Amino acid sequence: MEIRKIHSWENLTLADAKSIQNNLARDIIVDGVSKNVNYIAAGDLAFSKDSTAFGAVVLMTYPEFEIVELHTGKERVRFPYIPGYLTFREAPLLLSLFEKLQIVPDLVMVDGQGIAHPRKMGLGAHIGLFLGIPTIGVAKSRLIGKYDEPKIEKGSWSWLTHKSEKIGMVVRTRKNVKPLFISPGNLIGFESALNWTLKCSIKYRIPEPTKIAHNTVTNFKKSQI
DNA sequence: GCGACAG
DNA sequence: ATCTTGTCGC
Repeated sequence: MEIRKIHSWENLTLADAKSIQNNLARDIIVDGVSKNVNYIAAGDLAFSKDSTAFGAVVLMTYPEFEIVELHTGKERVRFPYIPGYLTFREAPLLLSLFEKLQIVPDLVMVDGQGIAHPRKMGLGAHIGLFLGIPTIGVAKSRLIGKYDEPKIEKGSWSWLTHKSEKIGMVVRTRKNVKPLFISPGNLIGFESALNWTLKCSIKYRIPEPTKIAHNTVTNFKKSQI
């Protein structure tokens, strides 16, 4: 699929990165319902001590969740992990893998925050701008925001707010497991982001596409060492 | 100044 | 994220 190269990833200082996030935040569209979803994609990365980043992107059918495409790749780590700047560490490799997709997905799930970010530009939102299709940020823990613990039943959720503004949802995808932190990335609304996350949460706490991408990159990393 | 802090 | 075995609970 085509990737919009909105800006360069080369030689960026933290100040450059922050400036990019502030500028791009204005282009994010938090709206859309995502009907007629036939293909869902997701990606994930793994790292090794020698500063190598491994990545995997998977494309599955909905609602069967059959794997149609699987792409893996690796590169040298180019940016450290700094809370709030995860994009600059993970997006380059992820985008190069999404670019290999022959089929354009109708929905993309990203491992990280969407707009639930200090500058409303988490990894999910940032990648959503480069892909130009509905993207959801699915994080396993909180970056910013306050919330009430959702009830233990599957499907129960509560709002994630920051400065009295709704920035995402805290969702229990299975009974008695730690909740997930969902927020719109780009071109999708809160309700749709929540609904699709639950529709994709079948066997595990993590949505099917993301889980498959995670397993794939874990195995790929093992095979490369 | 102090604590928090996606992966 | 990574390292790392067994083990407690639904």
